[in-house]
Amino acid sequence: MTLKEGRENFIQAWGTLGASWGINKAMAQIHALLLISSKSMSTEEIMEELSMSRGNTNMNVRTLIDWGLLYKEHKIGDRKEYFYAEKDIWEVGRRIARERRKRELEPVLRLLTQFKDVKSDKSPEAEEFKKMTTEITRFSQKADGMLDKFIRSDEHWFYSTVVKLMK
Amino acid sequence: MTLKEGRENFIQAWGTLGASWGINKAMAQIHALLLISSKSMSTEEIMEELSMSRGNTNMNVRTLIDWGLLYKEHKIGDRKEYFYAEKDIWEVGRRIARERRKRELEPVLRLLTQFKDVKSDKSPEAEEFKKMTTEITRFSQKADGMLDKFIRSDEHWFYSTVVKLMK
DNA sequence: ATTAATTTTCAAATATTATTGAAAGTTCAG
DNA sequence: CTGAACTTTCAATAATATTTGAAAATTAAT
Repeated sequence: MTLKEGRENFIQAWGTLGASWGINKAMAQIHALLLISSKSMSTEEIMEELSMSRGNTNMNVRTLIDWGLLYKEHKIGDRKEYFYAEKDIWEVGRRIARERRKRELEPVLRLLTQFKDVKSDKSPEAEEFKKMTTEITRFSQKADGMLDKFIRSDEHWFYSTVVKLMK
Repeated sequence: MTLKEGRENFIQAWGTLGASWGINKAMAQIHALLLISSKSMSTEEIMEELSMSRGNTNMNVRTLIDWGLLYKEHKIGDRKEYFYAEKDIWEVGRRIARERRKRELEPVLRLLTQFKDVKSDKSPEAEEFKKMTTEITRFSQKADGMLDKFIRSDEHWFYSTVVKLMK
């Protein structure tokens, strides 16, 4: 496989995989492109490279910046904005984890607290409801705590922990 | 909040949240309904309860069975199939993790191995490509190992580990 | 201030994914 | 066997999400 093929495969595949990760294709492709780019790129260049519209490029670059996955750069004597990716893959992992936690876990926890004041009338359905919502709460809190730990961790912690766990 | 409201909120919200978890709304709602049901239910009853078509109900019940989240039951003197949910929430978590690993992590790992034989020509782009794909591989393998450990774990392991980690 | 370069917005168009419902297929009691 | 009960399939439809592109807004050099 040549470098050119490799780069194209990587960007294309990252786009597809991103979709199964709840990140849309355009966003994942822009991210992939900048991850493997050695220089920062302008909107124009990204549009060109990925055959993507200006609006789509702009919107997804903004989202990637919000997620902390891209940074802006201003070149002197040039009005255009340039973008480059966060290259520390552990940092990338943490930032994606943080966004997913926000989208996937926080709403569950918020939802579950509402059910604490549902009174059980001792019917099997009521008992089942109380039992299940309580257990899901317990589980979600543990998962949330673990994710939070990961989000706050550094690479060294992660490595040493994972190595220990996987024994 | 009454029991009835609680159940409806739970099913409705689980459907919405499921979507952000890569599980479609119908599938998540059927799962929610059976999680908080004290008895097994037929396709008819599920359709009725969730105002959902027969085809949709059937298809998603099958998928839930494939995932190991629902079981079949046959009642004597009744030709219909009845379904009930896996109620152990840790088991549910593990089974969802297993499916997500299959969909989200395995393809990444398969993809990344392809890039090992891309030759670097010492250009900055080639170096960046090699470096990034190598690091993503390392990260993904760690994440995969960790997920695998969780999938094979029991609740006790999970608890004691999480408690330790979160100190 | 003017204006050209650049970025952002957003309604319309496209593409993707989920759902329906009726027809086809299967199963099993009589 | 037969046919009624039940399950599965799948083409058509509906719902959702993404993408486009041109107009509006913003920015900064002169």
